[in-house]
Amino acid sequence: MKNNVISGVKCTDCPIQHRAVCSRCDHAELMLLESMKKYRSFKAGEAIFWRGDDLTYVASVIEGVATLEKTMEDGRTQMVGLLLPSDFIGHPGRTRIDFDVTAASDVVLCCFDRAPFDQLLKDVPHISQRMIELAMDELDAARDWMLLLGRKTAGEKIATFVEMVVRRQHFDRKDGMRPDLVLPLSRGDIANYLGLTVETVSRQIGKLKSDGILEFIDKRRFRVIDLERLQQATGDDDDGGVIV
Amino acid sequence: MKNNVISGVKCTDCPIQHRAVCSRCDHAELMLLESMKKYRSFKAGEAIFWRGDDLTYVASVIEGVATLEKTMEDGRTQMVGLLLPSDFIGHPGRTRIDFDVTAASDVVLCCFDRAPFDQLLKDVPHISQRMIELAMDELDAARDWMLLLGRKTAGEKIATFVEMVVRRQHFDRKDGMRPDLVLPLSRGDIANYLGLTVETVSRQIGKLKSDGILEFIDKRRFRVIDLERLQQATGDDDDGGVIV
DNA sequence: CGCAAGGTTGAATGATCTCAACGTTTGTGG
DNA sequence: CCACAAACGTTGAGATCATTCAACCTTGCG
Repeated sequence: MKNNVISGVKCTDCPIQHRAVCSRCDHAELMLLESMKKYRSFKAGEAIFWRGDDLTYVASVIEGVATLEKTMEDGRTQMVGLLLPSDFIGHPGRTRIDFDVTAASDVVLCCFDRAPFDQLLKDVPHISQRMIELAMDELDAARDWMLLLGRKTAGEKIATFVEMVVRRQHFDRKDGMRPDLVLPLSRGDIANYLGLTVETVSRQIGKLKSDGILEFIDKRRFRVIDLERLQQATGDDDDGGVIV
Repeated sequence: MKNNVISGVKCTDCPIQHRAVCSRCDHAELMLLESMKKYRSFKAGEAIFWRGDDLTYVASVIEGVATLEKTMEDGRTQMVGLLLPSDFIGHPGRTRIDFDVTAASDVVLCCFDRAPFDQLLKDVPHISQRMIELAMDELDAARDWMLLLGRKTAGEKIATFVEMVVRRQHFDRKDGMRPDLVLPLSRGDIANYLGLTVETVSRQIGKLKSDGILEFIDKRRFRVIDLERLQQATGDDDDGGVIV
């Protein structure tokens, strides 16, 4: 059954409560949201929205990874957004979008019909405030991404991507453990993310391996052997000002 | 006198009233803004904010062109924002930014101190609503820009940039006249915008000239000879669905 | 088993960059 | 008003990095 729709899930149990668009809401507001929301599930590879579709709903990512992709007439594509749990899908005040939204892994979304959600943005300051913050965060990410696309070498792009994966997966763990990490995207999707070809992605990942910076269990699962050299390879000035 | 500060300007005479962050405001709200705002002027080339600076105020561009630029340790730079009149400078909810803001031409800003402005975002829904729209517009622009940086050829990048200049300047005229157009940026800034070098920009502009698509009066002023071929050269599917 | 999809590797090509020289415009002070 | 410097822009030749095209390997699945 495709696009399984579920309603009645409790907001108080929600794993993304503290970061999503609803994170500033009080109990009464959460009750309201709870009555409006519907969960939808997508299998890896399924389309969530097609470019030009009517945006009938907006959503928060609960679980999984979704991508935003732009396509040119001749088929060239560029990923322009990578949505992880707590990220927001949709475009308040607009009914269409100009990119495809796809489930890169199995995905669960918390959805709101668009028109009522636009009304919420007007009526509930806690939601519009948080919406502004989320939009600003995404703008910041987009700007880092532009620097990467415009000025970084293939090697720096790959290192930047891997370092981001390391940071986000490490961040999510509270137990201090360092389990094997997982690339959330296929080689093709990584190429798409970084403005490269699959072949170049493959070669550059190979280089991180042969340089002794990463170690791979299989195509997706890996460990970081030398975090410092990985960070150096990104070309960023990460630890600017950090005194150890 | 640098950073000339003026206050007491009337909002009702404001040329960007209908597009800026205040565009939804009613009369009473505009009166409030009028009492809070200060105009600041910057000469071409002057810094508006340095990366890492305390963001003491936010602002709308009244006149001129400002750029946002990211810089890497080794000096590589990438423009990540181009602000024209009515665009917003600042980062609600954050006190620092990670890029330089520079006046690319002489610029006039309508400024609000940051803390009181953050309060306005909480208290005045007309402002927070418009802020969301502006942020979403900028996200859309950022995504088009990512496609350009990641996948377009040098020739397509230049054509896309010129076509945007044509569209925005034409859009501003109501009299239907087609005066000479002006590149709002130097070759260096264009290179920075497009993720290219100055040399490549120069060669590709030369190509548009020798292909008979553009005609130059001087380095900055030009006319479009063949708009259709210019649009084709962008690689975009602009006129998708337009039936003439 | 055999095929399809995803991933790797190699060799050749080509677009863009780099470096260097030269031309042009702008603004400044004599 | 001219001379000059500095900033900006153009052009050429060669180097380089990523792409392209092609072959091959690996994995998962009917």
